[in-house]
Amino acid sequence: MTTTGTGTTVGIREVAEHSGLSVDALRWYEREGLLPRAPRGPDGRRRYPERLVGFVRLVVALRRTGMPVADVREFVALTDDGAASHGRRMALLERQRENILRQQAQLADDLAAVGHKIEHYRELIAAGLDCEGLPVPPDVAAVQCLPTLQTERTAS
Amino acid sequence: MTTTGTGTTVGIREVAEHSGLSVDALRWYEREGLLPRAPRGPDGRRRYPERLVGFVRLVVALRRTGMPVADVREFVALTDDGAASHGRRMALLERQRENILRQQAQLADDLAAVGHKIEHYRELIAAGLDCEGLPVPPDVAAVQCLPTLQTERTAS
DNA sequence: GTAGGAGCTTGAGTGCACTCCAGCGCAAGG
DNA sequence: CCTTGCGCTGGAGTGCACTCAAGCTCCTAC
Repeated sequence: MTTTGTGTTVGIREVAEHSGLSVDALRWYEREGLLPRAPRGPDGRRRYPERLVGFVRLVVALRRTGMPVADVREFVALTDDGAASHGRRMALLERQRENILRQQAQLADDLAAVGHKIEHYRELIAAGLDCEGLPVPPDVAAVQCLPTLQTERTAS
Repeated sequence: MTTTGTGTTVGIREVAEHSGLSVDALRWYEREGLLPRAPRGPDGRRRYPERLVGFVRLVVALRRTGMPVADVREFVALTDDGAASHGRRMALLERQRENILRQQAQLADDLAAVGHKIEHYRELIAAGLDCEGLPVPPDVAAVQCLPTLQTERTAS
């Protein structure tokens, strides 16, 4: 992090660490228009002002929630139009917000499905039954809870 | 759907429709060991018994929540060991459950980030300001809320 | 002054998870 | 008998989103 005349800026490495993107990915995002061109220092290196770092965070949130690269590109392109595109940018974000809500619902469903299955196994083990409802022989039951048996299947 | 001697079975198409996977994907899953081999009818076609359809649903939930193909394969391989692997299967599912919980937290964060940005735009528009806090000229403001301006940039 | 380290650009390569296709079989309908 | 439709297998192809590599420039520190 460096503070010079125009304000506080950070280098690409720091942005990478804070955003969860790799350095390569950050450069690739910029090339592909998923991020505006970062201003360069006198040595030609990217210096990210705070504004841009915040923007990176937003873009990461959008990508992580499944917005396709093309849509992010569109969103970024709109920032070139300044205030005139605020409405359209907001619309894009609102669409994505709907997506996220859908994902949340889906995730909750999937969590429930997995949870039920876990519960199912727990009951079977507790009751000493196999999947067909037949009793499990004691030697098998003894082995039932051992983790990671190293998938070594009767090595000679 | 067909009901014959051993119970109710469905064809691959129906399974695809109910699971959200494509027919091709279902076949690919089976080939790759993400699903147990489906029993075939007398004509050599896959007939999915109810048990298997339920299993497909579980696998879809696992994949959709980001479990890598390799882990699903492992999970499916464990089913070959019958009741003896119940504990290990449960452990895999529990690990995935933790993942899902993390994703839910992440998703909530991302939703908040997007939501805040939307709110930010809403405020700017309402106040008639641009991103720098300067007032927006009326001609720009008039255009601010038009959706999808067809990205036609001063076509001659 | 030179060795090391970070970053730059451009372009090629990679991994995952399917998707598509050719060439075939089978069964029903006309 | 022939077509239509669905499904089968094995293998090749695809799309997305990076990731990696080569060859370069800077700066810093010894």
